[in-house]
Amino acid sequence: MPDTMAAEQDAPGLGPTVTTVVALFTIRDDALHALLVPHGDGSHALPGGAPAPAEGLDAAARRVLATASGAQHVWLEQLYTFGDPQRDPRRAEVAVAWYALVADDRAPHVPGHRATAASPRPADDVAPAAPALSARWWPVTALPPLALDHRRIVDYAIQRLRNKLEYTTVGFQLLPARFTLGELQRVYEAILGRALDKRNFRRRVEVLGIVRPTREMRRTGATRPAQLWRFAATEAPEAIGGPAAPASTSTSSTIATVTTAPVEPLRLARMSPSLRRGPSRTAVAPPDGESLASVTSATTPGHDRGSAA
Amino acid sequence: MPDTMAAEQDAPGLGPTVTTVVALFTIRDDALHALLVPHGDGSHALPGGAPAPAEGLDAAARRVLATASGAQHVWLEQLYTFGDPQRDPRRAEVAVAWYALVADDRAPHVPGHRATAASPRPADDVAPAAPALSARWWPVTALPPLALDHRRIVDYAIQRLRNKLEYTTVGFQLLPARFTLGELQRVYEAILGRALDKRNFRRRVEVLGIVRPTREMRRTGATRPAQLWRFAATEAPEAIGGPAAPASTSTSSTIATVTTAPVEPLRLARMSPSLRRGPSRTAVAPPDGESLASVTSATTPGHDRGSAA
DNA sequence: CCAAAAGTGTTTCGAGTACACCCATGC
DNA sequence: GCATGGGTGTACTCGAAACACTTTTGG
Repeated sequence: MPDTMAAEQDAPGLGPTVTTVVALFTIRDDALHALLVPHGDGSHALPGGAPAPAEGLDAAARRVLATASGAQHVWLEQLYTFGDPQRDPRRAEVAVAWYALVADDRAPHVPGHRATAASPRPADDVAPAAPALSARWWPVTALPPLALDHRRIVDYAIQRLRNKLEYTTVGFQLLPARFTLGELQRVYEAILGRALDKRNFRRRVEVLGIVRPTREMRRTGATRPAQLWRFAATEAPEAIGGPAAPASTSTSSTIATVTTAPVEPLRLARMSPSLRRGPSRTAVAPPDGESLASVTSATTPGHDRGSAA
Repeated sequence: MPDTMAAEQDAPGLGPTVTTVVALFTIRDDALHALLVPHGDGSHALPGGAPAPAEGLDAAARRVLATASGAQHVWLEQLYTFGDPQRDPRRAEVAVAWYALVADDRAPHVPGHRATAASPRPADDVAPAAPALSARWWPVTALPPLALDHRRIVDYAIQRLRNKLEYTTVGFQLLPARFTLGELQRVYEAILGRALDKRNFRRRVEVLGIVRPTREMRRTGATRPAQLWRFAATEAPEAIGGPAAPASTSTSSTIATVTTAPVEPLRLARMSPSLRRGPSRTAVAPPDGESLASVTSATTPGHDRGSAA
């Protein structure tokens, strides 16, 4: 048994099955929502499916998403692989979990908000082929019971998203091409779950140059019209500087990929009114909930930044 | 095909195989080393193997490590799951990659340093059962050709380790229970690949209280004896405060787990002599090499911090 | 006495954060 | 005219970073 143990032993058939599960998020009504599909009994589940033969894991994730939501341009990142033998009572299954972000306006097939059965609304918002059937947005603050370990996956995805938001520009993936600074700030607030100082937020965003003003204005209701901005990096999809990713991308680029260029990350450590106000010195309790990552030999997911040198 | 698409479709047999691959690191001679096993032709590979039936992925990783290196107390974290259909020419295989850290003195079965065939040294350093055969430490700055996509995995692991080092206390996993501040600093320098300011480093470490002095001193050669310290969190393996991890840990805790308590993370953003000295204002080029994480729809690994709420 | 690592404080600079008022619009 | 969100500047605090010399030991 303990023998030539080279890279990957030749264990013939009968290993665990591989699945792909995706937690897709969007912002609706200034709140973070996740996409769920009904699942057998009363419960719900994340969209998922087994990768087709010769299909990359990421391609599988994209396909699953496109089928369930119609979403085309999604930002997608691998989250964690769950392989606890008990996670599925029926079969041994390894779930490669991903999380994804879409601007609300880019997920065509998904019907209205939280309304459960009250709004039949058969009107197709958009046209692209094969609309999904039952996928729906659920506010992450009021999720229904989820199948298997999906609750855990969603929670972990949210936490990751929250962290990533602070040193990355992923946040922009949740917005349409043009947006107001108010909208941008509300995205951040919705995900981080705390209020941010308007002036500090705007200053930072502008100073970092990750956002460019357009000539357009948006006027909504009874308030002063707002300047429209766009994400600075969403312009030159080619000729990106910076450290290119190594060969890896799946062959079949089934779906166009939202590209973002190297920009300053945002890094809004904490920027809220009077949070954290401990004793003068060390050992102040952790500002938020998590943040500490009390490392207990990370069998529990616990990742960090990356970019692949 | 696009149908009830609930969580995990019932696709019967014949999916990709699942393997576990582990990049184990240690510090030797003030340099980062990775553990490799010979692989068929001239090349080498990361230790790996298929998870046994009903064995969790983490348990599999631990078993693989124990077999290859004899290491018992390893810090282990999942890295990324590689599922590119072409990554293995022979079969479709999904590799769940982990990375791990050991103090040099805790990996018994591994013989001397880089010396390839020059040092037979049959002396068993320690005793525990079933010594591995051919695993060896290789300095990461001079790795031999690696099989499959293992080079990529190692590179990504190093990058992750580097990032994690800056907001976490993983670094201590690479040291024995007692160490001098000089040793600690050299671990950081070896991984980050840059010099750190001695006074700043020491002050931070002490102020954060993540390290406690012992009464012992270490005297080595012709220099002033150094105070020995220990990692503050390695004391109370029970009764850990902080946000506990959710149910997840594999059933069979085959091997004891190095526990670390919630301490301040370290966070030594950058602390080297005259690096980064751009024009007065914004848009200074990124300090290091990577850091930017130019997000190209992260099909490429690109994770972030976490801890599972 | 020389080489080698251990040990020790102060100053500077900038990012992070707190904080309050006027402006443009629709009703 | 009033309610609603858009828009703007300054001062304080604290952590990050730069920087050089003395001490203890073995040979």
